[in-house]
Amino acid sequence: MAKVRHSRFDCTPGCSVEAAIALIDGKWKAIILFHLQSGTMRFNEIRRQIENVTPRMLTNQLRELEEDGLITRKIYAQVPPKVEYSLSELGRSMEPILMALKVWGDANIGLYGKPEVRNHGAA
Amino acid sequence: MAKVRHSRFDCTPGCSVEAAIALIDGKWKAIILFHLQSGTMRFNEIRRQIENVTPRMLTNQLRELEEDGLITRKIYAQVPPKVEYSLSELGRSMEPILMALKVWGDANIGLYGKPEVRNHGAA
DNA sequence: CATCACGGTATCCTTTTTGATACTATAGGC
DNA sequence: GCCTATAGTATCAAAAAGGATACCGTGATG
Repeated sequence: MAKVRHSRFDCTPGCSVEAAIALIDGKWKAIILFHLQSGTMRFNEIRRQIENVTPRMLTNQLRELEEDGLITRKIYAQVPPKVEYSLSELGRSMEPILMALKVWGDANIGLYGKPEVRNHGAA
Repeated sequence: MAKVRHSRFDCTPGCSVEAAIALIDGKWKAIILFHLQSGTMRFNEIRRQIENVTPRMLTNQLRELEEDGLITRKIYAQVPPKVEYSLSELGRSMEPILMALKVWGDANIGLYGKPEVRNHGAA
């Protein structure tokens, strides 16, 4: 993630794959991006959508996404504060990824987590 | 990852997205899957492809992928040992995701890591 | 008998990541 | 003057994840 987690950008083939996940890697990033696909959202609005994300983590993830250029933060000089988050051009370009993830998830997660194919004994 | 990292399978919309990344989240998982797309590979073969992955981590990631049903491990009763890893049906079904990641990565990572759009000052 | 290859393990330690909780500023409303 | 809402911060602590290093069994080879 914005840090160093996946940092092999020195690229054996497959590197670009890593580079890409590096950006959506973080406990809440992908969902944040996913939700922002439906439009601009305010901080607490996102918070309510995701629920059980602490403000600390939400801020943290949003800032990293912003640093990575995937989202845009628009601050209104008001009180109480108003801050809007939206996907940047680059963020919007990740749609295929988010879609692929969603499609796969919808198709393979049996609503209980973990993909289906677990009929081979191991817990 | 095979653990608990992304565990919100109780699903607000977007959950399936999380569920999906949960499986490829892990420092080496996506690249492993990516490499396995070109066919069966032995342990040290993968190790050589990825390089600078320690055997500990490689084993670890492979086991988690196996637990999640994405890859298959075939052990030959020989000495020296021979173990082959390959994508399972489920693993193969992730191709669109890996592809989307790769395409995006190839298009947006300027070979130095980090997507392009960083002309706004921050390092 | 010593060495090599293969596919790992075992241990220990550091770094990252996440969580819990409490707290802040400020304008407007009552 | 007090309370409310928004968008955060600050601090501390716990838990994961990852890295470094050394070691294992064994059959074939020299």
